[in-house]
Amino acid sequence: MELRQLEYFMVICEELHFSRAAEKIMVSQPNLSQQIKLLESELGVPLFNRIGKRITITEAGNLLYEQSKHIFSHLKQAHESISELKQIKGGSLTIGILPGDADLMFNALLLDFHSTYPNVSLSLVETIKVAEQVIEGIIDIGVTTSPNPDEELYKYRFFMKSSL
Amino acid sequence: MELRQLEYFMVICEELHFSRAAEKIMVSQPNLSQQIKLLESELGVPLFNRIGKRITITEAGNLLYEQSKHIFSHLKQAHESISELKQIKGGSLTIGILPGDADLMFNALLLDFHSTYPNVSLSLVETIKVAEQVIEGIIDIGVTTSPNPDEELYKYRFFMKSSL
DNA sequence: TAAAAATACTCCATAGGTATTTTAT
DNA sequence: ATAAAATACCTATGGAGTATTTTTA
Repeated sequence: MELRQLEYFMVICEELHFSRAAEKIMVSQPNLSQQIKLLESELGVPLFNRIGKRITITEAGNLLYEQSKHIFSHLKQAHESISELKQIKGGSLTIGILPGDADLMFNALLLDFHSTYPNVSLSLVETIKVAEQVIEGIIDIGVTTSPNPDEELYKYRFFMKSSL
Repeated sequence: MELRQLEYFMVICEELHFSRAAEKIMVSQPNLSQQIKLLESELGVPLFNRIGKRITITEAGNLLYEQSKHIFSHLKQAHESISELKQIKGGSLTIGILPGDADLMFNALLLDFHSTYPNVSLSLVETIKVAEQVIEGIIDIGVTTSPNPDEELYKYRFFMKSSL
């Protein structure tokens, strides 16, 4: 059984009309018919009585409809409480980075982070004293290249205070 | 979001171990990882903290876990009440059919019907007076070939009393 | 170095679409 | 004659597997 099938099923329960339901959920009518058929054969019971053009819900259909309503309300609850949680998560983060390197790689990351945690206010500062400023607490996270000459390539290094 | 994903998610919550969970639900570990990743990106929030090998549930994960338990209990409830309904549906049905034609096409149909409605007791009688016995009420449903000579082929005909 | 999760890729099952047929007003 | 559901068939997305890499205890 699939959530999608239950979703389709519920709309048909409300419309009592396959074509209208299909239109409402922006899906083709044959697809609806097929998904309901799959659901019915999985449960081993018809969910609708097809009396010519008229459609009525069977006893089994009613039982499923009741539980489906509960299921989707719990799903909604999960979504809501999680996005509430995301809103709450806030604070601020100051990131220090060497001049010049900034935009190249970080914009995408920061935008992504921001969409997940919109309540975290981000500031990006360019500085040459990355490591020092981390230690002094001026910035929360520092990104710089490795000054170590025996590495074959310059590598990015991340610094942050252990309290984070 | 898919029920399957929630199912996987719940097992991981209980095992706190991807590989063990994968083994338990007979699915490959990479598949589990991927499905959880999809779920996380759909919700825009991590569900587990991966601290090296250790795995812990995030706050968001807990919220989802609670709702998931409800969801699956409603699903179970639906299944149970429907199969209870199937058991209740009972009665008896006597089917009359021309001698010889019986086994060929009907066994499969009857077995299928019986698995859906095990409480309906079925009897199959072979008789040459199909239509008459339907009218007399000796049998509930009659199946015979058409005696009509101007049809290009002999066709099956079904008779039943209108009270059924 | 051993054990676990993540990544890369490949494949196939099936959800979903279009076209058509069947059936009942 | 029309409107609605079912059926047939095809395509393409994504779920699931194997092999591999990365990571940390």
